[in-house]
Amino acid sequence: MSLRDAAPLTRLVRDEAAPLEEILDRVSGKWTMRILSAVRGPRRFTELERSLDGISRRMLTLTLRNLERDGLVVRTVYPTVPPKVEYVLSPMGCELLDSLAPLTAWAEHNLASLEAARSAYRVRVAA
Amino acid sequence: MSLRDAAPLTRLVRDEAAPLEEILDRVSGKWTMRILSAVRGPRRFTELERSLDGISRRMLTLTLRNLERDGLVVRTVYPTVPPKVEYVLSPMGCELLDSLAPLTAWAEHNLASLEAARSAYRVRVAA
DNA sequence: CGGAATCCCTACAGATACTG
DNA sequence: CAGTATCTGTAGGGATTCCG
Repeated sequence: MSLRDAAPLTRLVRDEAAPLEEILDRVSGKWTMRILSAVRGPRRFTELERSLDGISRRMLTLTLRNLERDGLVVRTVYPTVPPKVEYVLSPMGCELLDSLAPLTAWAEHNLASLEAARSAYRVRVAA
Repeated sequence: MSLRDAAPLTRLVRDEAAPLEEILDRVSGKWTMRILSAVRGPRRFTELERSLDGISRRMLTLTLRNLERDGLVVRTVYPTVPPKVEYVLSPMGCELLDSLAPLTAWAEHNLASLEAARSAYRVRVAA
């Protein structure tokens, strides 16, 4: 289970201005952002599984565990039969999501330019 | 060379609000952010290699290529002997870096809480 | 000086099957 | 319902060597 004990010792020994990279690493998983967006309101496991198109049970579990472990998502178990588990964004996770707004805006404004740059690059390389 | 032709066909077919994830994927490489920060001013290849502690020639080349290809970094070759190549942030790349400021702030303010959450989690799991 | 080519290892992630 | 267990593929990244 590589994702579970991913607490990288190397990280701790790294350079000064690392906090941004540290966060980017945590947030860069394939499903992390999608899940964070999905749990703005309380969601159940199966509910998430259905709303996140193409995710496997495994990845949903692992990603949720990491988010919970980092205190970005709160997991609540209702000891009923059948079991019921709810996930919801923590205040810290909410702030994180908010702090990504400018980046999202940049992404929306520049994705086209980015694609254009890539096409131009391909042409240049072909020459 | 997997990093070179990483233009993921799957990305294009994906869901609606993908631009953020698209950007996160591009920026999430181990060296990407460090390099972006390093080329705020014009830097030569060897200069970068020395300032980025622990990077291999290979990863420096590959990451710079991707950044150049996406139009985030401009590469200038001076046809002298010995050869001289300079890399510098493009305007678009500069805006990208700026849009990351809130996230950086969040990271600095919350890294401690994040570590705390992880410790608490370990304790809870042990029980 | 500024790369490109090659080999290799590991972590992320998918598919499938089983369980309290 | 909400997971866990196992097997496997693949791409990111490190180390090393060679080249214009």
